[in-house]
Amino acid sequence: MKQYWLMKSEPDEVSIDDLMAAPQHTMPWFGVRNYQARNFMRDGMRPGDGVLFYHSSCPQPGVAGVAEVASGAYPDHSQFEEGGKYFDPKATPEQPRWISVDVRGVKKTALLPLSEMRQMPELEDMLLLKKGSRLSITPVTPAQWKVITGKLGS
DNA sequence: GCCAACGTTGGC
DNA sequence: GCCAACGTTGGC
Repeated sequence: MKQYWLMKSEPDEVSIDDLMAAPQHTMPWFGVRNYQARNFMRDGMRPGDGVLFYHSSCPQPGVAGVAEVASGAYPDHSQFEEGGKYFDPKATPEQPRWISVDVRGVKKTALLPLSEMRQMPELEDMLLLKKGSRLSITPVTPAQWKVITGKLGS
C-alpha cells in the first residue's frame, strides 16, 4: 500500500530546484538526526511512496513540489564524516545510527504556502500544522495528499 | 532576532 | 528513572 509523506528542507540547503536539477532528479536525503523522523524513513517508507517537498525556515514556507521515495533505507554517509556538520561520533559503519533514502523529484509546483494550508479545514489534522510540531518528516494521509496535490495543480 | 515547543543530555 | 539545563527547530 502506497503511503504519503511530507519532507521538510531548507531551500538554502536543498531546494526543489536543486532536486529537479540533480541527475535523475534524485538526491540522497541525509542529515536527519531525529529518531522519530528516522524511524519513519526506516520503517514506513517504501520506494514509490509519495512525498510533498516542503520548504522550511525561509521567507515563504510551504509545499514547493512533489517527489517520491526512490530507494530503501541505507546508512547516512554523513554520520561518518569527521568534522562534518552531521558527524556522529557514536555511529560506526558496523552500527550506524542514521539512515538516508533517495528522493526523486516528480515536479516543481506553484508554492502552496503554510499560511494557506492553515486555512484549509480538510488539513486541520495534519501533523505539520500541529502546534509545536517540528518533525522534518511526517506522514500524510491519502485524503490530505489528495487535497494538497489537487491544490498544487500540475 | 524572538520565542514557544520539543528533544537530548547528564547529574543525581 | 527523574528532571533541569541546554540545544534546536522553525514560524513570525
